[in-house]
Amino acid sequence: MAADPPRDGADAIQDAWRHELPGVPVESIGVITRIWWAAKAFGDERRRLLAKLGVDVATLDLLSTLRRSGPPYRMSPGELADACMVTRGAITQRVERAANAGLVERTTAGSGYHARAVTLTDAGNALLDRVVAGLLTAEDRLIGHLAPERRDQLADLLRELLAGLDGTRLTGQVGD
Amino acid sequence: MAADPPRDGADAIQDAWRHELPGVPVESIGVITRIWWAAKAFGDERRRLLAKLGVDVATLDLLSTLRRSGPPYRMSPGELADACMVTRGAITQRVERAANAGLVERTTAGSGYHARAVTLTDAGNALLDRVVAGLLTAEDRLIGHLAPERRDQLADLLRELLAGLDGTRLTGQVGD
DNA sequence: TAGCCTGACTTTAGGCCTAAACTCAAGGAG
DNA sequence: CTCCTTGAGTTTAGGCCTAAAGTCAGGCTA
Repeated sequence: MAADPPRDGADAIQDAWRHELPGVPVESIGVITRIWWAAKAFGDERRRLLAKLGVDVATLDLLSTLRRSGPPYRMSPGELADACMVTRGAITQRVERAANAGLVERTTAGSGYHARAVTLTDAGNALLDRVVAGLLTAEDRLIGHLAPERRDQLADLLRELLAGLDGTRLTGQVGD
Repeated sequence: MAADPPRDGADAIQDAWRHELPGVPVESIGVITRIWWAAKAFGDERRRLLAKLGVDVATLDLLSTLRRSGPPYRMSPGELADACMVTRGAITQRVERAANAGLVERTTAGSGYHARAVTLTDAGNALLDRVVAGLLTAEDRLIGHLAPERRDQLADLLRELLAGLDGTRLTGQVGD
């Protein structure tokens, strides 16, 4: 029905390796390289937009995660690490920066050396209100050229991809 | 026809923001967040695999790009920056590291302060031969749970997404 | 041919991350 | 009650990147 789509850089890379390494499966390039490129494009765009607004992507990720957890907007560093998918060490550093900026508070809940909870402050919440709507609007425009139906197809396929990936990743972590 | 797919974390995030920020378009989350997660999963996996083989992702990207350019495996720093989609400064650093490891050579072609060309050495080529096949095989396994037909659909949608993104990004860069 | 201009590369400062070592606190074994 | 193990958080070393400032070489103008 639809004509063949015009070839792009990923097709060229796939062909190049198919030629250089006969017998090696190169089909994953069509998916993985394109996902990588798209993630980079979205990430670069988000970084530029947020830089203008005076936030960085990592801090916004931290604040958003707290906000989405609902009142009282409080999580432990470990929960944050899982939700943000970065190491605990990275969370320590993110919290340090955000706390210096007054966007979160650490509570050492009890006997006190390690933080037990990180709480969003009013300033943190205000920053989210100021920034998130604009960000989502900009990103909506960024993928606006995809027809809604195509967007849904893409979202469904990505959901399926990620669902399968989880299992693979866990196996890899355990067994390797 | 198909049953509704099971909901995942991205669906939850989308609902949370739809509730917190009524009127703001949240549909992009279904695409962008999932792409981000997938890219992170693939990237982490690739980093772990390559670490075992004694290379880093950035160096492999540099060497692969040179290799794919075909004999004599030589490109200028500017061409490399475009192809690898990183800044020129990053290329300078990548080349520095790779040159120290004997994987590439800089040629200052003529009067000599700036490098004019970066050439893959035999050692660089050998490293690629040693590593790339294994990497592609591992990544093929990583997305192996997607039926070939679904994989093709996904690749096509991503190609369409990227084709549209290019234009948007350029506009943004120029006008802003 | 002297001087500038522009484009291309490099350097520097700073940000964020991972991995691994380190520090505690709490709970169980003896 | 003491030791030890374990889990959670922090620190440190090192890697890679961007953005912006710095450095050249060659071409253009007069």
